[in-house]
Amino acid sequence: MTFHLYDSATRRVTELKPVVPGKVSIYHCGLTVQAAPHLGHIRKEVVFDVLRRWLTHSGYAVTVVANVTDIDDKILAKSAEAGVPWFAHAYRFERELHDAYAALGCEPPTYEPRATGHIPEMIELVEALLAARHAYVAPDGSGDVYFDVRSWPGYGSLSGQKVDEMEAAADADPRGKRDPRDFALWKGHKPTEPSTASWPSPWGRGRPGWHLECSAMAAKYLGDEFDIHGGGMDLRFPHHENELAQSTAAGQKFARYWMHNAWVTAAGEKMSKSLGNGALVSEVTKRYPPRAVRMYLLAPHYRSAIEFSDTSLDEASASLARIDSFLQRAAERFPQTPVRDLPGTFAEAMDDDLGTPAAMAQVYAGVRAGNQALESGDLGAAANAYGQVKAMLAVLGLDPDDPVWADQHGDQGLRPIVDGLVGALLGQRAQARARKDYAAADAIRDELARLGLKVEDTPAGARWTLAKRGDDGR
RNA sequence: GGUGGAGUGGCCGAGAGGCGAGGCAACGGACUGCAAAUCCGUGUACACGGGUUCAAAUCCCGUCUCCACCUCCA
Repeated sequence: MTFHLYDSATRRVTELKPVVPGKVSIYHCGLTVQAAPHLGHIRKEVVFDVLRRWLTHSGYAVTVVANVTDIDDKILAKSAEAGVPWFAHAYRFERELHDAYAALGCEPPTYEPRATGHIPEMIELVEALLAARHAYVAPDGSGDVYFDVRSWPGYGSLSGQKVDEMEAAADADPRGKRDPRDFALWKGHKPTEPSTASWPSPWGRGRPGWHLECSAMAAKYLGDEFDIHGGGMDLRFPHHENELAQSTAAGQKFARYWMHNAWVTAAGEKMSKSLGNGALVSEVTKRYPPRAVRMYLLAPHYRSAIEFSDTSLDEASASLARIDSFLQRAAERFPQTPVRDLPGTFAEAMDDDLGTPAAMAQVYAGVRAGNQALESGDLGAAANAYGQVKAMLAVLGLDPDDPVWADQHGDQGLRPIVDGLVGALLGQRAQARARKDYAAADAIRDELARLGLKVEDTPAGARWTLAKRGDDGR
């Protein structure tokens, strides 16, 4: 089976047929770096990280572009509020975004272009649209340039809407628009905005409109036609509709497939900056191990909304603990990880529109089989299960040995020291147990538990682990 | 007004005409000094009302509730 994906343009699960055989090009809209990323933002990164991992595993050479929108209305407004230059504001949150990627085990995109670094490309695109008569310079002297929605018959095709049935923004300022649904390609500079936030253009100083940025950058890095365009569900309209209109009206073929992930909700409502109900990645990862957060984001299908709650995070942590407990038992038995192929059922699940829930079920099946084999002493079967589980976790970015998690244990050097100290205590406990002084033995175990260490007795002796929730020593 | 999505067992969450995905929790059993971990076992769920069918959570009709987009939003 080959990879199939739900294309939100045709609303059907279709087979991926890349423009260039063997290669897959993906563009997904990055963030407007106006505030710290919350779980909703990072869900998209995690989803596309898994997509990239899966396609790479499937043998494709994958190129991923995710832009950074570092100039827009909100950035200007918020930076003015904070009393810092807009670019300082943008850089600050771009850095936070990168921290969030890293924290959740996402590999960085192949290219991560900033909007402000591609002004010439954007101007060229506007000129092409003006020449094709799909855009016009506002007659009000503002220096704005608008896309003429009515000049492009395909407008609305992506989101299945008709121009005449759309609700025209009632309270919006029509400015120099011919139709209220026309959108800005270029925004003329306003005297109230800092002069550094404008660039020279044939229509006077100004800055690019949001939609234009993505069209220009996608074409620059991926060409006139590429494979998958992704983003959050809420970007479908107007952002992606507008991108599609601009690029195709300028003569490009643009994206073959559109993939949109659903949002993270809080108390049933979409998490968003404007509602102020966002759980920041930086905060959640202080309270829960980042792998558990990633697990929580991958357990449901990417097109389903997921509810944020401590209960959900607790459950994800508990599920992960089950997997990790197997990995630890297996690692004690097999110092070298056996290399095994992925189970066919896992590959089928992933090929079916990135079916991570069914894929996870295969991980658990592997864990159960492995535990059974370890119980019964069937080392061949145990090695198989162990190798397969490791391979599956690698694709999902959940393998604890994945290099992406490596820099999250800055205290790794302390490990042998702690191990020695705890080992000494466990030695005392073993002696107490040997002379059946269980009160003394339990006192040692309780004391370690109080410090956040869990002690388990195995046939090979006692072993200790960090208690699962939150405190992983970071 | 237009467009799209959702309502599943105690909780989370898949599936999309016929064998009860999976996880968490709970209960019983095995193992353990006691635990923990692990294994084994235990559930007759699909918003409501009709209909189609040998068979419906899944298809059709109607109803209710919720969410999203049409303004910046992953």
